[in-house]
Amino acid sequence: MPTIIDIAKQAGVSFKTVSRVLNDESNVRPATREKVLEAAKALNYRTNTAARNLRSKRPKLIALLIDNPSQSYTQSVQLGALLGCQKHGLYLSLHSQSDKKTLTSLAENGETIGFILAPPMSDDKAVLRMLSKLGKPVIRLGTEHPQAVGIRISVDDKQAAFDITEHLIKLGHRRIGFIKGHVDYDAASHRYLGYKAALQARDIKVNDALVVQGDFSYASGLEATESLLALTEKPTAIFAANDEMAAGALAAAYKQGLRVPDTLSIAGFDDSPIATAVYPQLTTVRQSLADMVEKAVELLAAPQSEDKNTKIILEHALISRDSTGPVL
Amino acid sequence: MPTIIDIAKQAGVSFKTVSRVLNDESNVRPATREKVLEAAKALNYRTNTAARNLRSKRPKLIALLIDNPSQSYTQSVQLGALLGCQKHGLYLSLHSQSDKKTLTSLAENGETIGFILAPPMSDDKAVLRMLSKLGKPVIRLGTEHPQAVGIRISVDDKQAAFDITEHLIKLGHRRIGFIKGHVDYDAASHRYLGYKAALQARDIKVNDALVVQGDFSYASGLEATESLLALTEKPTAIFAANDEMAAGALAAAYKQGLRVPDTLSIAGFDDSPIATAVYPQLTTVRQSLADMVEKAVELLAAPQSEDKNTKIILEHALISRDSTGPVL
DNA sequence: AGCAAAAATGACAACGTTGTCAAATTGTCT
DNA sequence: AGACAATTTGACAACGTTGTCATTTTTGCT
Repeated sequence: MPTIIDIAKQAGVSFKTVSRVLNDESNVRPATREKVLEAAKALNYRTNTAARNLRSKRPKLIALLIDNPSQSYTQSVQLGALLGCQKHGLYLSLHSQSDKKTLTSLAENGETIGFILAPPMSDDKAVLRMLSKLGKPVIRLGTEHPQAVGIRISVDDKQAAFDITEHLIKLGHRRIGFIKGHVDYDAASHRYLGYKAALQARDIKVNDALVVQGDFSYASGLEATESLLALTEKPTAIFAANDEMAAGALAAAYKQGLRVPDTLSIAGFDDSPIATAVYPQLTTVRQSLADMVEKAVELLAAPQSEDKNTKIILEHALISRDSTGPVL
Repeated sequence: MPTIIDIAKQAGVSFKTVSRVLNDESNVRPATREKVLEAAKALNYRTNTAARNLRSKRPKLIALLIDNPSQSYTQSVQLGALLGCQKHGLYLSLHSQSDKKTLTSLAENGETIGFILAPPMSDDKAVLRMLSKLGKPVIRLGTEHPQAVGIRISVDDKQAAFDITEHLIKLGHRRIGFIKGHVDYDAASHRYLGYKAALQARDIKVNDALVVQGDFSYASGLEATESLLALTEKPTAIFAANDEMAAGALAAAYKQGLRVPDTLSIAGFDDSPIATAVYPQLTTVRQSLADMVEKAVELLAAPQSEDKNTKIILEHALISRDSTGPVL
């Protein structure tokens, strides 16, 4: 394994200068920086995080705030956070409580770099108000709603919902039910907007009777679907704003003896573990919370530049599985 | 944060001796060891893993072999492994392929401490045979079946299945269906044994018609339940050998318009995320794969003693939720 | 008791990085 | 061109631990 000393030799500078370049410190001439980066690349240098952590007094702790540990996405968020921390040699502290005392002590503890908020905390006004006073960087996951503090990282929920609705339309569906997500989630309303936009783009009238309020839980998906299937003009497809509700929809369909996707197509959102645990496996949109949180850790790990309130949009992907099919 | 130097002062020895004690090296007099440990405890000493990793040439990599990334327990296994590695300052490498080339290069790479096998790889004869030749420690999760290599870590599957069956019997159930797990899993047969034992303990005849083969998937649980509900003498309760099959059973029950737990009780096994994502939430047995894998990492992190082929049994817990109730 | 061998302990370097501060170089102004 | 400030670079210590090897203490034996 090459060290900064090896790079220094190769680049013809002192190893301290190499350190400066690698840490993006100021006061390095562009030409020198260039030389060093080149040498580092040539030698395939990887920072020795043990040595760095030993010597540096920089804080090493990231606080992940996640308040709904029962939702299935939380595990992948934790996994992504941990993976990111391992990569950057940082430590993770997990919190489901977000009272003032906890947050303040976390912020005042010199070890803490910053906070990452998983939905729905990403839009929790009370939490955000507290954090804004604490002065540490905040990253909000899965929301696009601007607030006083925080960098937002999300997919384009509206576009993703548009894509999946369009997928259903292309399969020939015209009566497409929609199960809305929990009102507290900013993303939920964007998904609804995307659903509406896709219908309108194909000149299909948005029928309010086909839109039911859910709350992102399996139970609410089941109930919502029951009410949709009680209509005289039943939908031929249902798009649930997350996978758990889609799983609930699946159960409701079975309860009525409907075959999926033969008589009813069902689509979800998230590509959470439940999407593949269920039969038939769900057509859904992959939004990788794990990727978002890894990105968030990366941002906190790097010396923060001036992006105090920016927005980062990650890619999403339509995952077509077996729960959707053409209208018969 | 106290260092080994602080401990040394307090204990009146050199800091090198402290290092020796903390690393369980030989050639330390019991009296000295005692003094040092006492001082360490008094000062609440925690090893600085950065310093340790920097200096020591010990390998730091643990290979986790996990071949079924779609099953819902895999995420918690990964999470537990990562958490354990973070605690001990180790690195994790994840593998779903287990061909000879991969394993050999992993073992010959001086960085690798050892291997952890998640089920069903824990009993994969081909993999075990390869690993036995490579000489690195192996830990097998979720199995009790002795093989040529490997420390086993599991819960007492038979006892756990006994407990949950007994729970159903106490609720008044006499016709209890059982959905068997995948034949490749050693734990599956133990669970079946526990089910039978509980019935026999209460003098209930084991009725083979009530036992259906599944394969741990949602789909197999659904099908198995359909066949059970087609019997003239329907069961009043169904015990599925894992939560995913129990979720499938739930769907099958809904399909027939049965209310859970009013007309049919359903129990699972694992307490995986799906157990609480589903409605009603599943009565199940908590076997924490995450705990097992953490324990496994701990074993690999500590200087291996002579326990080349031992068995470690962790606690399980009956989690009573809403999917089981008294016979009406 | 005296001696050699074995066991226990200690002194000190080393790991690869960042922090501190001094030295060298460059830029700016008269 | 010279003086002075600002910028860039470098020398070296330090972080907390383990590795190596020398030194001291204990043990076992005659």
